[in-house]
Amino acid sequence: MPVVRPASPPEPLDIAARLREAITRGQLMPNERLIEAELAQSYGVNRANIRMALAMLDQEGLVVREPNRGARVRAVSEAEAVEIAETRLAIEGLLARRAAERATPADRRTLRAIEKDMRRAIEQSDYAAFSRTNAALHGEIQRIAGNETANRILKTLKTHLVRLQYRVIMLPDRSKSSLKEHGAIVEAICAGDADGAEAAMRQHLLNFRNLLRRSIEAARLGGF
Amino acid sequence: MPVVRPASPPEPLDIAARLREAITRGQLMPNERLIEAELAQSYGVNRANIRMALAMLDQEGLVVREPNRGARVRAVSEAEAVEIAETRLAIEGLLARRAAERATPADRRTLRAIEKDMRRAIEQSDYAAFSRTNAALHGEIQRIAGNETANRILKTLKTHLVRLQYRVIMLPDRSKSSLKEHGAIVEAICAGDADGAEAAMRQHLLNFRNLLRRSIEAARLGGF
DNA sequence: GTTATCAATATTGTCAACAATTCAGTCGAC
DNA sequence: GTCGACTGAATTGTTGACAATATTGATAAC
Repeated sequence: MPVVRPASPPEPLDIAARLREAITRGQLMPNERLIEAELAQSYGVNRANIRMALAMLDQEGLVVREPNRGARVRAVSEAEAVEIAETRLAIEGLLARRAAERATPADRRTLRAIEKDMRRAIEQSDYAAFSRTNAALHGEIQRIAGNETANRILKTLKTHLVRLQYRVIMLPDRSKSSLKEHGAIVEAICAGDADGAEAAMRQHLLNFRNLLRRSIEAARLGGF
Repeated sequence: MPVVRPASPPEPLDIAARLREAITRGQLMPNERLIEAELAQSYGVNRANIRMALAMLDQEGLVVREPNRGARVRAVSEAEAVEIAETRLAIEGLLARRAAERATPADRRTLRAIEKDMRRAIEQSDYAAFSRTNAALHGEIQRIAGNETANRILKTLKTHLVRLQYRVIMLPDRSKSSLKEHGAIVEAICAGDADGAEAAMRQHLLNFRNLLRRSIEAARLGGF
């Protein structure tokens, strides 16, 4: 018998994760009904599995379930999006602080390297690379901070934001000021300046929140 | 047909909530196995319900489930308890800030009234009342801040902490310094001082975290 | 035309039986 | 005695059938 399990079966693969991805990707739209039998068939699993997955996503806040009336993709209101962005700000501020306190020399080198990649991506107007390096930088800070609890929460918050984020990223010149903000964060963390790191991260995410708010305004006025 | 539903049936009553309470109350101990059939019987529901509830609590982080090996009550390590306390600090800091920005005159009166009750409880050494007013104060700040997202997260964080909290509360003279800290928070919020409110809340919860850490140390040295 | 009533359908909730897996202990070989 | 294979029990995972509830559409009454 093999010591290593036979390459985790592709079938069940955690249905909740697959549904989560479908929702964040927009394949399942807000308020769309999630019919157990349908999902069971299209994912090739039993209804009981779908049921459990929906219960988990409900707990996570991605879907809402009403007794005897089934589940829908939860629509995040505009006000709620701002709430989420603010909560994220608070948590990532903490993580930046901790990262500044804990970063090793190797960690600092990594951060600087990512920042460099980010600068190159922007110079070349490579938005995909920018997005990637952006995620890498925040991820590295999370890793350095080493607060698993906060990381888990942050992950679900980001999941909720993804559906709206594209608006902000696409704003002109956002990436350039974003680079400056990221630079300040990296600088403070590498200098071991906890207060500065938290402040810089807050400023960065505060800008994000304000842009989000404004783009929501714009969309509303634009008759979206 | 009645417009109001016929007084929600006491039977299902959301099994997840009942399990959650049993865990926080310590009726279900850390690492204890949660056997579906047993739970189904003792709660008088079907195994499918238990299964869904366990999936939700898993998502919430209160239990861990391993494939084919069932679920157990998740044991929070000491390091993790400190992590949780820090994350809580970050979020409640945000809430205090928001509360300072949003509090109406009526809100301020309410906060001051709760603080007064708290002072009386301490003067009379009524620990139960102190605990109650303590929860009321934090709850009122949450309500005023009006960030549902953060509130939800905070609630689950507190759920995790409850199992350890008693150690800190029982420390001598903790309630007196706690009263001072709460006073500073209320003062800042009522003055509309956002920075001050956040700082005061942080200081309060930082003290809590440090006491938690110390009591954990003590327990370990004491051969617990 | 609008509303109320009812049947038909779609969907969720419940349940029990069965299959698959893990776990505990026994037995035998060495 | 120790290790390993084996058997039986305990437990989780899966499945299908059925009951309960909600939704839809049609029909009738006004």
